[in-house]
Amino acid sequence: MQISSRFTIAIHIFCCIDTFKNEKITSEFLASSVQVNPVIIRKILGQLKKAGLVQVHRGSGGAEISKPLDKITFLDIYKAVECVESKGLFHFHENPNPTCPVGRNMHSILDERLEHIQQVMEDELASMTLADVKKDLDKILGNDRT
Amino acid sequence: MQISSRFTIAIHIFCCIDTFKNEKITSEFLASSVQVNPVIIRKILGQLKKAGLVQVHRGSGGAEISKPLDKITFLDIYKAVECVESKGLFHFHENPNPTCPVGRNMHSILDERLEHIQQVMEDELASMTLADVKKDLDKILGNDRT
DNA sequence: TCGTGTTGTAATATCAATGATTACATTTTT
DNA sequence: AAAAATGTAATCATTGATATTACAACACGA
Repeated sequence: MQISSRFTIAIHIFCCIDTFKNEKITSEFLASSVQVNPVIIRKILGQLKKAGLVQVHRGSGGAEISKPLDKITFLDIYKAVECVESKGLFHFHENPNPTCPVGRNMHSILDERLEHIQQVMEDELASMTLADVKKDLDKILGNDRT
Repeated sequence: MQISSRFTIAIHIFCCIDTFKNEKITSEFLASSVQVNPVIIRKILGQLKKAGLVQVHRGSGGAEISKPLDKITFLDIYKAVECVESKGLFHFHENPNPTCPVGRNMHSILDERLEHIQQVMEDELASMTLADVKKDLDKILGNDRT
């Protein structure tokens, strides 16, 4: 299975908030840039808020980013929006036969390797920050004035 | 979302076939070690066969591994059983608004980075072979005689 | 060649997660 | 009080995973 589009939508949201920081960023506005339902945006904003990455203003509306962009990594965002993340990247078949010498040892053979693969992926996610993507975006926007 | 248990089941299957290579390995036998339905085993064996990793004998029954264990990597198995793999690890929201300067550029900003993360994970999968896990299993079985 | 055991596969069913949508209570500001 | 937003619950459709039943196709031994 694929990692939920909540992840790329969240990055999109951050880019919008930072790019249009002079305007009021409502879920309606974000929904129109991402082209999804505003409720999806609100749910994701809620997860990002819970993770301490954004502040959302109830009633008056608007969202802001809580930290400098270079202090927010892809891993922070991934962990904020991937709800099942606690179960790990790999889905293990849970009940191998304990009376089979192979079945009863599958976990001890595989767990460490699978965790290592997950760790490598998360290290990679941790190495990328929103500042990196914003820099690329600004470069493009310089040549792409509307 | 998580990577399907087909992946760990497939590794389990290889371990069984190799460990019990003196016996006839039927889908029934494998199903009892993994503790899933035999049809699930047959489907996975079908995928592994299509990838050229095993041979399955129709009618008479039995399965064999097609290559030396150190020539079969986790990545080979992952690609064989992860049907959606062609779509990539990350699910992109497909229709960002082309009239928004941020929306219209999300793909060019993110694609390369997401592909890189996926590549790093696949490289890691490619670095592990069935020979590695079989070695660990044999070590355990030496101390775990039944 | 007939019977038995096995694989390949279709058809269904259940369950969980995603994403879309409607509705509305709550909150803030004017 | 009215207007504009957010937070959230409730539903729904769709998709993928896994389980299960059923059966045709196949291989081999008696």
